[in-house]
Amino acid sequence: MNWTDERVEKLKKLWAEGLSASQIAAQLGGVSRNAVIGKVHRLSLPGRAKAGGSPTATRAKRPATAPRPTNFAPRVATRTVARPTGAVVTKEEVAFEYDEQPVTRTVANVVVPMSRRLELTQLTERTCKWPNGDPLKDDFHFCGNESPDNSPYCTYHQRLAYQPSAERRRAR
DNA sequence: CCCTGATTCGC
DNA sequence: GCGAATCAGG
Repeated sequence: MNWTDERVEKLKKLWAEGLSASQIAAQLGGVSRNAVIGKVHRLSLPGRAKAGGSPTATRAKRPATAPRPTNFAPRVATRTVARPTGAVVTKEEVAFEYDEQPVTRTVANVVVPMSRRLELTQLTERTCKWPNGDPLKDDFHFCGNESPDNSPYCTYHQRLAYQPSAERRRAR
Protein backbone atom coordinates (compact mmCIF):
# COMPACT_ATOMS: atom_id res chain seq x y z
CA MET A 1 0.00 0.00 0.00
CA ASN A 2 1.03 3.50 -0.71
CA TRP A 3 0.64 6.62 1.37
CA THR A 4 -1.76 8.68 -0.65
CA ASP A 5 -2.81 12.09 0.56
CA GLU A 6 -6.13 10.63 1.54
CA ARG A 7 -4.62 7.91 3.64
CA VAL A 8 -2.22 10.31 5.30
CA GLU A 9 -5.11 12.57 6.12
CA LYS A 10 -7.04 9.75 7.65
CA LEU A 11 -3.99 8.75 9.61
CA LYS A 12 -3.62 12.24 11.02
CA LYS A 13 -7.27 12.40 11.91
CA LEU A 14 -7.40 9.07 13.67
CA TRP A 15 -4.12 9.66 15.44
CA ALA A 16 -5.40 13.00 16.68
CA GLU A 17 -8.50 11.25 17.94
CA GLY A 18 -6.33 9.10 20.10
CA LEU A 19 -6.76 5.77 18.39
CA SER A 20 -3.92 3.33 18.84
CA ALA A 21 -1.55 2.60 16.00
CA SER A 22 -2.95 -0.90 15.53
CA GLN A 23 -6.50 0.40 15.40
CA ILE A 24 -5.53 2.97 12.82
CA ALA A 25 -3.72 0.33 10.82
CA ALA A 26 -6.86 -1.78 10.88
CA GLN A 27 -8.99 1.05 9.56
CA LEU A 28 -6.59 2.05 6.87
CA GLY A 29 -6.01 -1.50 5.81
CA GLY A 30 -3.00 -2.88 4.07
CA VAL A 31 -0.55 -1.62 6.62
CA SER A 32 0.81 -2.83 9.91
CA ARG A 33 0.80 -0.88 13.12
CA ASN A 34 4.53 -0.47 12.70
CA ALA A 35 3.95 1.23 9.40
CA VAL A 36 1.54 3.60 11.07
CA ILE A 37 3.95 4.42 13.87
CA GLY A 38 6.77 4.88 11.43
CA LYS A 39 4.67 7.23 9.36
CA VAL A 40 3.61 9.16 12.41
CA HIS A 41 7.25 9.73 13.20
CA ARG A 42 8.12 10.82 9.72
CA LEU A 43 5.25 13.25 9.75
CA SER A 44 6.56 14.60 13.03
CA LEU A 45 3.17 14.19 14.58
CA PRO A 46 3.01 14.58 18.32
CA GLY A 47 3.56 11.23 19.98
CA ARG A 48 1.60 9.93 22.86
CA ALA A 49 2.18 11.42 26.28
CA LYS A 50 3.53 8.25 27.75
CA ALA A 51 4.32 5.07 25.93
CA GLY A 52 2.62 1.93 27.00
CA GLY A 53 -1.03 1.86 27.89
CA SER A 54 -3.54 3.23 25.48
CA PRO A 55 -4.85 6.69 26.34
CA THR A 56 -8.26 5.48 25.28
CA ALA A 57 -8.25 2.83 27.95
CA THR A 58 -7.97 5.27 30.80
CA ARG A 59 -9.97 3.90 33.62
CA ALA A 60 -11.90 6.00 36.03
CA LYS A 61 -9.96 6.20 39.21
CA ARG A 62 -11.70 5.35 42.37
CA PRO A 63 -10.47 6.79 45.63
CA ALA A 64 -9.02 4.03 47.71
CA THR A 65 -11.11 5.19 50.61
CA ALA A 66 -14.33 5.27 48.63
CA PRO A 67 -16.79 2.94 50.26
CA ARG A 68 -18.21 0.33 47.98
CA PRO A 69 -21.96 0.66 47.55
CA THR A 70 -23.76 -2.49 48.41
CA ASN A 71 -25.69 -2.37 45.22
CA PHE A 72 -23.36 -0.77 42.77
CA ALA A 73 -25.01 1.35 40.15
CA PRO A 74 -22.27 1.59 37.58
CA ARG A 75 -22.48 5.24 36.80
CA VAL A 76 -21.21 5.49 33.29
CA ALA A 77 -19.49 8.41 31.71
CA THR A 78 -18.95 7.15 28.24
CA ARG A 79 -20.17 8.07 24.86
CA THR A 80 -20.09 6.11 21.67
CA VAL A 81 -19.78 7.69 18.30
CA ALA A 82 -20.99 6.10 15.14
CA ARG A 83 -18.60 6.86 12.35
CA PRO A 84 -19.75 7.52 8.83
CA THR A 85 -17.05 5.38 7.33
CA GLY A 86 -18.25 1.83 7.74
CA ALA A 87 -20.61 0.69 10.41
CA VAL A 88 -17.98 1.08 13.05
CA VAL A 89 -18.81 2.10 16.54
CA THR A 90 -15.83 3.22 18.50
CA LYS A 91 -15.44 3.83 22.16
CA GLU A 92 -14.38 7.38 22.49
CA GLU A 93 -13.97 7.42 26.18
CA VAL A 94 -14.01 4.59 28.63
CA ALA A 95 -14.68 5.35 32.21
CA PHE A 96 -16.81 2.85 33.99
CA GLU A 97 -16.48 1.58 37.46
CA TYR A 98 -15.47 -1.93 38.16
CA ASP A 99 -17.26 -4.15 40.53
CA GLU A 100 -14.16 -5.92 41.62
CA GLN A 101 -15.96 -7.42 44.52
CA PRO A 102 -16.97 -11.01 43.97
CA VAL A 103 -15.11 -13.47 41.88
CA THR A 104 -18.32 -15.24 41.16
CA ARG A 105 -21.92 -14.31 41.10
CA THR A 106 -24.86 -16.55 41.71
CA VAL A 107 -27.65 -16.15 39.22
CA ALA A 108 -30.62 -18.46 39.15
CA ASN A 109 -28.86 -21.28 40.92
CA VAL A 110 -25.92 -21.16 38.57
CA VAL A 111 -22.44 -19.89 39.27
CA VAL A 112 -21.42 -17.38 36.67
CA PRO A 113 -17.80 -16.38 36.45
CA MET A 114 -17.23 -12.68 36.58
CA SER A 115 -16.30 -11.36 33.20
CA ARG A 116 -13.16 -9.42 32.53
CA ARG A 117 -15.25 -6.78 30.80
CA LEU A 118 -13.10 -6.55 27.72
CA GLU A 119 -13.69 -4.31 24.79
CA LEU A 120 -13.89 -5.66 21.30
CA THR A 121 -10.38 -4.55 20.48
CA GLN A 122 -8.98 -6.44 23.42
CA LEU A 123 -10.22 -9.82 22.34
CA THR A 124 -7.70 -12.38 21.20
CA GLU A 125 -7.67 -16.00 20.16
CA ARG A 126 -7.74 -17.15 23.72
CA THR A 127 -10.30 -14.81 25.23
CA CYS A 128 -13.95 -15.67 25.66
CA LYS A 129 -16.03 -13.81 23.13
CA TRP A 130 -19.31 -14.13 24.95
CA PRO A 131 -21.02 -10.75 24.76
CA ASN A 132 -22.54 -9.14 27.82
CA GLY A 133 -25.03 -6.33 27.80
CA ASP A 134 -26.62 -4.36 25.05
CA PRO A 135 -24.28 -3.68 22.14
CA LEU A 136 -26.00 -0.35 21.69
CA LYS A 137 -25.31 0.66 25.24
CA ASP A 138 -22.15 1.95 26.76
CA ASP A 139 -21.68 -0.87 29.21
CA PHE A 140 -21.41 -3.48 26.52
CA HIS A 141 -18.43 -5.74 26.91
CA PHE A 142 -17.18 -9.26 26.38
CA CYS A 143 -16.54 -11.96 28.94
CA GLY A 144 -12.88 -12.12 28.08
CA ASN A 145 -12.00 -14.97 30.39
CA GLU A 146 -9.56 -17.53 29.12
CA SER A 147 -10.99 -19.92 26.60
CA PRO A 148 -9.35 -23.29 26.03
CA ASP A 149 -7.55 -23.99 22.81
CA ASN A 150 -9.47 -22.66 19.84
CA SER A 151 -12.79 -22.38 21.55
CA PRO A 152 -14.43 -18.99 21.16
CA TYR A 153 -15.83 -19.23 24.68
CA CYS A 154 -14.59 -19.93 28.16
CA THR A 155 -15.57 -23.24 29.72
CA TYR A 156 -18.63 -21.73 31.31
CA HIS A 157 -20.05 -19.91 28.31
CA GLN A 158 -19.19 -22.88 26.18
CA ARG A 159 -21.87 -24.75 28.06
CA LEU A 160 -24.37 -22.01 27.47
CA ALA A 161 -23.48 -21.79 23.82
CA TYR A 162 -23.69 -25.49 23.09
CA GLN A 163 -26.30 -26.46 25.67
CA PRO A 164 -28.30 -29.53 24.73
CA SER A 165 -31.99 -28.87 24.43
CA ALA A 166 -32.74 -31.29 27.24
CA GLU A 167 -30.45 -29.51 29.62
CA ARG A 168 -31.75 -26.18 28.50
CA ARG A 169 -35.22 -27.22 29.51
CA ARG A 170 -34.14 -27.98 33.02
CA ALA A 171 -32.39 -24.67 33.36
CA ARG A 172 -35.61 -22.82 32.72
C1' DC B 1 0.47 -13.46 26.86
C1' DC B 2 -2.05 -9.58 25.58
C1' DC B 3 -1.24 -4.93 24.32
C1' DT B 4 1.07 0.03 23.74
C1' DG B 5 4.44 3.49 21.31
C1' DA B 6 9.62 4.36 20.13
C1' DT B 7 13.70 3.40 17.68
C1' DT B 8 16.76 1.39 14.50
C1' DC B 9 18.37 0.30 10.11
C1' DG B 10 18.38 -2.45 5.71
C1' DC B 11 15.86 -1.81 1.85
C1' DG C 1 10.53 7.22 2.60
C1' DC C 2 9.16 2.83 4.16
C1' DG C 3 8.23 -0.64 7.71
C1' DA C 4 9.84 -5.20 10.04
C1' DA C 5 12.42 -6.15 13.83
C1' DT C 6 13.40 -4.87 18.03
C1' DC C 7 13.17 -2.49 22.32
C1' DA C 8 10.84 -0.81 26.45
C1' DG C 9 6.94 -0.60 29.04
C1' DG C 10 1.79 -1.61 31.17
